[in-house]
Amino acid sequence: MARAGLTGEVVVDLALEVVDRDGPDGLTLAAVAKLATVATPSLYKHVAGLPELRTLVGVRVMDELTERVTAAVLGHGGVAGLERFMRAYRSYVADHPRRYAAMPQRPSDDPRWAAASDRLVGVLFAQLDGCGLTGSAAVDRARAIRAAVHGFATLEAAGGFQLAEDVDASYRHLTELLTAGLR
Amino acid sequence: MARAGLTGEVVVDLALEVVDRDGPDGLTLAAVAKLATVATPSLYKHVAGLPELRTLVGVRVMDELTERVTAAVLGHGGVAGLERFMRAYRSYVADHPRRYAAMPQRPSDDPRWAAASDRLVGVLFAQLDGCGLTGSAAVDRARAIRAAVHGFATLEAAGGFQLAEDVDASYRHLTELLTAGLR
DNA sequence: ACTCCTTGGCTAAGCATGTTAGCTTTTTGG
DNA sequence: CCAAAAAGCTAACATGCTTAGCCAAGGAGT
Repeated sequence: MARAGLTGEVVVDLALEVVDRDGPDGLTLAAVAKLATVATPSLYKHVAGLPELRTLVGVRVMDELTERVTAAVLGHGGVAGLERFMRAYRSYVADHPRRYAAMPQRPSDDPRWAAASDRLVGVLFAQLDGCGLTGSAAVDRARAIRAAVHGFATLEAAGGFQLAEDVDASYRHLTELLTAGLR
Repeated sequence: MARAGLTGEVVVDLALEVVDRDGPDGLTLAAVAKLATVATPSLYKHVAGLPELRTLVGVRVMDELTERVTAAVLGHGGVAGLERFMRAYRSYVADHPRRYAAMPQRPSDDPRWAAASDRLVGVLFAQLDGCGLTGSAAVDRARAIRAAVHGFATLEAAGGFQLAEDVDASYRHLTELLTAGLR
């Protein structure tokens, strides 16, 4: 039997494909194996099991998101940079709602997850530093922005904003509130 | 065999007990049945299946939350009322982190869920109305507050705020940003 | 080119869960 | 007091995760 040429990376690639197609709950080893035209147990040569695969998918998504916001922010400081950060964050979720939903909500003690999270938070802190915010003021503002952006994206992807009012406008309003008092 | 005296309500009660003990992923028909000292299929006399049970749990949690914030807000209008709303929301999540995490993120087209969600949002709109906000301004502000509060609670419950800085202070800061410009 | 070892695939089997079907017993209403 | 509805049960099946152990493909060293 010719080999399938799987690696850990490829398995995560296929897992993302499954998530895009079937949603976070559709991510199952059986589905990934089918996509790889491989028997389910074969995946264990590349991944420790379903929980690990979920973690790896989460890390991948977080890194994609970090890449997107980093690109959006390069060369732009101050409030304009923060606005770009927030816009890029939401645009990633809009483009990949199921991937974003596949990110674990639970406390994962996995160091790879913590590292990926730190990378994203690092970008935000850099922008805040560029606005003259440091120390606990920066921490407070970073937490506010993270919470708001994550919450907005989650609710929007879940179809939580039912009213007719323009959601883009609401997001701009949120951005204004969160950048208040910054230069 | 003496009957167990189950009803739909009782099954949801037990499900909440399981969620508090084992987390959202631990919510399984088998676990609930064990707690009820009943065979798993017996639950189907009271609940259509696991997806329905999850929905019912979510509705119950949302209603508990609505009750909590309503009690906190009664008799308090203006910015003070909004502050109480936000404080009460976070305190519920702090008291029942696993229940809150058990609320479905996905678009559930269940009308009971939509109704429960409307009840909570209704409280928020009433408070904003008391602050003189109506129309699209109220919608924008309500979306901002919902997103921020939900995101903050989610991240905090997930252990997302690792830095040493006081999380209470960060939440007060977030509250200030979101009530800016209101009376 | 041959051998050997690592690697990546396989099948078989076990366990947990959700779900359906169909039976029995308890309760309740007339 | 009886009949019907309601609430429990066991049996059986499907799907999914996981472990164990086997076998072939492919490369490294001689």
